[in-house]
Amino acid sequence: MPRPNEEVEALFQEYADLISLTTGDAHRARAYEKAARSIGGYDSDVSTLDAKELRSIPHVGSSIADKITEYLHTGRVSAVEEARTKVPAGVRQLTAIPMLGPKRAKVLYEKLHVSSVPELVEAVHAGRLRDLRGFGARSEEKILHGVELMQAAGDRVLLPVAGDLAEAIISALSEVSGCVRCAAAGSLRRMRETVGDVDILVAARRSEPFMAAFTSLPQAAEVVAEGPTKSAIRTRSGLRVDLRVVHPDAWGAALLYFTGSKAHNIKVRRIAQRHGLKLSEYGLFDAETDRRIVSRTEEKVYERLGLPWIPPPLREDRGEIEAAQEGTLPEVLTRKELRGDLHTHTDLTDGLATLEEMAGAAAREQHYSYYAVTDHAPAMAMQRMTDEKILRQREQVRRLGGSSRRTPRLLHGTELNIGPDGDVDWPDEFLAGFDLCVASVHSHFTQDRDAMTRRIVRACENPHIHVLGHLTTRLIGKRPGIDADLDAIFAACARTGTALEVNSQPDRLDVSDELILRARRHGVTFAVNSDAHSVRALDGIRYGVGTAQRGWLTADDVVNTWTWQRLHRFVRDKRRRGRPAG
DNA sequence: GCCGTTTTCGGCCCGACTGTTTTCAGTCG
Repeated sequence: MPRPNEEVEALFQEYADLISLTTGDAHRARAYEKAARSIGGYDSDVSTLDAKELRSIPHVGSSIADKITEYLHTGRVSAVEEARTKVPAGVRQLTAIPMLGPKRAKVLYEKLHVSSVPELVEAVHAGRLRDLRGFGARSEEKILHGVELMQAAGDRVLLPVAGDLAEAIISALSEVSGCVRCAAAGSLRRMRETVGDVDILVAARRSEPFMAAFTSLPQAAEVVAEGPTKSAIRTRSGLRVDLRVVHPDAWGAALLYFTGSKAHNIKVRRIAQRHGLKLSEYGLFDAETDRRIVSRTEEKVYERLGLPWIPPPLREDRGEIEAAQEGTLPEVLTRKELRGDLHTHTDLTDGLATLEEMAGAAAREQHYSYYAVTDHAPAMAMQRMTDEKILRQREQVRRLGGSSRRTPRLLHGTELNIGPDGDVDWPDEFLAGFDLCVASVHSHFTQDRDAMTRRIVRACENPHIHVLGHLTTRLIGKRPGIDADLDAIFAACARTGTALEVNSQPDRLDVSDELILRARRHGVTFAVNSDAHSVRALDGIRYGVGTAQRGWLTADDVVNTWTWQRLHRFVRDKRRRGRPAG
């Protein structure tokens, strides 16, 4: 179940969209958006707060506080319900298409009565957009391409959406009496960047109570299938959840089977065959006698096949079985091995929390021994950064860093913007004052391949840039990555000693697992960062860890698992190297 | 609708790009 904060966040975000689509009052819409974000990132559970405490949340005043109270009491907000009657849900979906904002979506709805994505596609094909003011041939093209992108992501959802849902269902099913074990399997367990459906596995002697509990979950908008060992529901948002209940003795084999991937399973089963065995979700059997040999744990099943246990993120048939047989399976990075986070924001720019709050949580909740604050630099004009502001923050960082044993060692950094020609926000002498710099692309996404490659390679060659942030700038399901010669960039990273970021934001996961695998071959080092804009988002680093695991990274590959001394050497060496001639 | 004050109403992130227009509105980060 999502936290009430997240429900309220989604509700106000929806309301903001509805305001834009109806009244067009951008400031009022913005007020709700700000409140939504602020509530979503707020530490305390809103359902535990009284009216006065609600109003102390930034960007929440009396009107919004009242709406939160109304929602917590009745499960609805009348103002939102009323707005919904004015605009079909499909119109709001139109704004998810890149280049289509509320204004143009409103025009499409009012002039052409287009109220869903399929209707829009139909209208484009029928040439009905042509006579519309503000729409031309390029718009038609862009709309169709945007829809294609959305459909390519399909009905798959981002990791936290699937993960939160799975967590809620697991916690509900674990309460059912007779539950021996309960866990998520499938692509969620493998930490794929998007999840098509959620697979839940239960070990118990009797399945009926679990099926009953499952199909009557509050999340179940529709029961797709219901049987003695297997049931499926669909949530209100259309996500499918499958439940399998197996006997506790078969837990390991079932978990292996339902975790997949299919390709991995096929290969494992073939190995079983060669051993005169037969592997199914019920266990590993003697092919002749059908006698069950092992099935209780995944470790036992793998072991009987002559393999070590293989971490789920590796199970994609990308060489992990061969590596397991040869004993060269990597010791993949774990969350515990991270000693720090090297890319985070505060409310000095677009973060939600103060430096003290972020640093405190980094120590208390994440147990980091070092922590870099890297707010945006002046080229991101919207953040209004100035030399004075960043220098004042540096003093604050210095003060705080030495204030208590409970704060991690604080690094004063910045996230620079890589301009179209590879320049960054500040000159060398100013950059030299930072402990660490991340640099990322934030605009000019459509430069041609050569220019884009030169631009980023140039950034790598900057002696003050230590981490290359979210390299491709893709947004999953929304924006494709940049076009560049990535191998040339990876080679530049390796040559110049620039760490390649694995950005943990769930809609970025940038670079992706595939790109990590490619970059590794160039001898690149990595940094797994949260890019957190709130205290809660610090924990999102686990999605980056999952991505790193899928990319076969070990702790040694990742600079922020290194000791402070080694990380410090890494930063210093990059600066010493300077700009290579030529 | 919130916020901060110039304390009760005016401003609200700013700049660039894009496709459309013929001087600019809409969208994005």
